[in-house]
Amino acid sequence: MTIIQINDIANHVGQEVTLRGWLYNRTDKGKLQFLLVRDGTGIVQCVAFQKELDAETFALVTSLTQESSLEVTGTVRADDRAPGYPGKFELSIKSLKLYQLADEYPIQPKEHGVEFLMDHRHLWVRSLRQWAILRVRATIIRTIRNWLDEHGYLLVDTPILTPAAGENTTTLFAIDYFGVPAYLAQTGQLYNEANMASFGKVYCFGPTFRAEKSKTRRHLMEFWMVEPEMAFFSLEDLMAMEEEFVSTIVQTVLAQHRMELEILERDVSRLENVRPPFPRISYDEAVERLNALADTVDDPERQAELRITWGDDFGSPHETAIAEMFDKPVFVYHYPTAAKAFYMQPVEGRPEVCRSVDLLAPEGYGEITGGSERIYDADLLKQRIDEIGISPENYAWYLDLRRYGSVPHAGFGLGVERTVAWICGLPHIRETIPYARMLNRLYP
RNA sequence: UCCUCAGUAGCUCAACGGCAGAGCAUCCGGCUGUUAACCGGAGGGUUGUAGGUUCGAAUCCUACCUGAGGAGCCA
Repeated sequence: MTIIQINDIANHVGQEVTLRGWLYNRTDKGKLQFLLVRDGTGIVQCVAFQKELDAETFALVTSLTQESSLEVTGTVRADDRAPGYPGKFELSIKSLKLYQLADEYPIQPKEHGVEFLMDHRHLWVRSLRQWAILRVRATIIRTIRNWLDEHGYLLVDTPILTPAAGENTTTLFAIDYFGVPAYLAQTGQLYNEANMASFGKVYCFGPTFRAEKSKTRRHLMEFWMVEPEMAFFSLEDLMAMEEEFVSTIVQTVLAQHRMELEILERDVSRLENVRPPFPRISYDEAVERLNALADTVDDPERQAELRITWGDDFGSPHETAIAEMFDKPVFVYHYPTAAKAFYMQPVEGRPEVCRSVDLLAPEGYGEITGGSERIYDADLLKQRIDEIGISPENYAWYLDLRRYGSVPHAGFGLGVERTVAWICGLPHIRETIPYARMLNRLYP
């Protein structure tokens, strides 16, 4: 008995093999039964003819319910009519072993509502589209780690349980740490800066938590973020690195997941030209472009959406409008200092803007990275902490970093789920993570 | 938190002031190439909750609950 995986079926034509998996769907044609069997690596059609099987086996085949777990043995043959992934191969059933006859399965191969599917997420992950998305997600994560590891970045983990370290505790999940208030990390960046001074180029990669009451297609309460932090990096170095990094992620998915992108009906032509260099515009220029665009719009509502006064941070409509001006991800740099985090380095001679850069994905997928040069002068950092009114005692260790061999440095964070949504062309971020944690959802 | 929309069979929806309906799923029967198969039959309902208007409410009104889309905030 040769047990094979469906993604390897092309190498077994003419052989008798065994597949183990689950029944994805069954088409009952009377004396002819078509079983779509999935095993995690693909989906293959298995065919049962009544006259080729003993009565008991054929009766078992006709009794199979959707998602029943089974082991099927038969001969592999090529047939262009055979559906499945990779498809065009099928198995002529000789024998069948049933592990468990599934109860009536709630998810049918047809349209369902969002709430129903999310309530059944533990089963929904078996569905074809979800299978494709989560496989792409795994490759995106693997590529992130591989690229960084191969380019001299060291993985240095940062804590998830953190003391009162955030600028704004209302966006943090508070927990009880043996009677002391603690918070789930919303970034590893401050620790990254400490680690950077030990290893030069570091990154952390893990889940982060934001208690923002955001209810949009781009937000999760728990999401995965990779945050590289590099010593002696300027903003220009950062952008050059980011465009290589992001391009590699996109091109690797294109090279390895044509099948999945086809399942997702992704227009890959929008991804193929994601290669360096990416366009770069300043915040000043972005504001000008947005207002110029607003001038050309007749609809007053749309015009108000686009209109922006210098100093305001971009809203979703602004980000989307800017991204639509380019066919690649676009860097927007030198944001107003007041709109950004306290640790960002002011531009020399123009302190009202800072050395920050966001990368906006095309097609309305929004900000996928955000980063900056960090302030490395101790006095300036202390001054900024005082200005925004956070307690300096919580940042004593962070200020220490500016006292012992401080260097110019820069870093950014990339949101994994937004990247998955963009590359897969998904309308909503909830499908990009196995078990989404959202404003009103903690189950399953 | 705000704005808009929605909640009817297990699922997806129709009925929009006058008998609660269809497709899929389930069960029974038929069919040797189906691609969410098809054909015939059967079972399946406290119309989100509470109140109100009316001879009569799934339908109109009020409040609440739940969800979706958008805004703000962000990755």
